[in-house]
Amino acid sequence: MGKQTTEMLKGTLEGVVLAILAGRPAYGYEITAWLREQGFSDIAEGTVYALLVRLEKRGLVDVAKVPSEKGPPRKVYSLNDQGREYLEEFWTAWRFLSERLEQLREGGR
Amino acid sequence: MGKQTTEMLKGTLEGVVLAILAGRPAYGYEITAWLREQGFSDIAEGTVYALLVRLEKRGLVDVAKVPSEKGPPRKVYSLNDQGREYLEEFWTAWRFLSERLEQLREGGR
DNA sequence: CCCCACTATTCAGTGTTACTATCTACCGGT
DNA sequence: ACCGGTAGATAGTAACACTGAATAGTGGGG
Repeated sequence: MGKQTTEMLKGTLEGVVLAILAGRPAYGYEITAWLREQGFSDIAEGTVYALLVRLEKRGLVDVAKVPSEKGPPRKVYSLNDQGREYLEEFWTAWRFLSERLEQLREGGR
Repeated sequence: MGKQTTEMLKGTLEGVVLAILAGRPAYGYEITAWLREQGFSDIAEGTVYALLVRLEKRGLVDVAKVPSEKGPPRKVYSLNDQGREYLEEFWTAWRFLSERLEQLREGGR
């Protein structure tokens, strides 16, 4: 996927996952699979799990252990109020950065 | 400026600086000042210098030492061909990420 | 029955990046 | 002589995504 994308994901992948969870609860494996479908081809297996653990530690998500028909139990994450608030801040920061970059792309030629 | 923006800058600040240099040659102090005007309020003094050194090491920019009337000589950086190529890749990666996030923002409600 | 494939999570170690804090250096004005 | 503004360098720290491997449960094929 390229080093550029990898570095860009720092800080944004977190927002991406929060945005997914804002739509519906999900578990790690599911999120990873979905990201890959969306074109984040090289998202490493372990990356999403580590991210989810961080989110949980910061109290932005709630967790429920759900037994699965295939394989070990799933840890289903859902966004709580604090997480929703944090997601709003993320969108604000994203909009800011996005606007500056858009300006630069236009002005640069 | 908030932790979110700080983390987002990892990977994008490099592109921002390259985009600036695509418009005109510039030196570190100038770039830092410009970024602050644009609202990147908390860009640390040393950050841009470290970034420019990295860009130089990777051969994406050319450097010219120019004496200044006030203070020590300036190191004026300009984008070379390799840098322009790298900037294009940056825009591609940015567009990709930007589209995914836009989708998520709309679909998320 | 055993191995394999698929599902699902965890973890130690690494590299990159931006921030903090501090230091050097040059000039002009008071 | 001192200080504020200009200009750059650097050592140490924290955060984050990746690598690679391990663990664990289920079901199907040989």
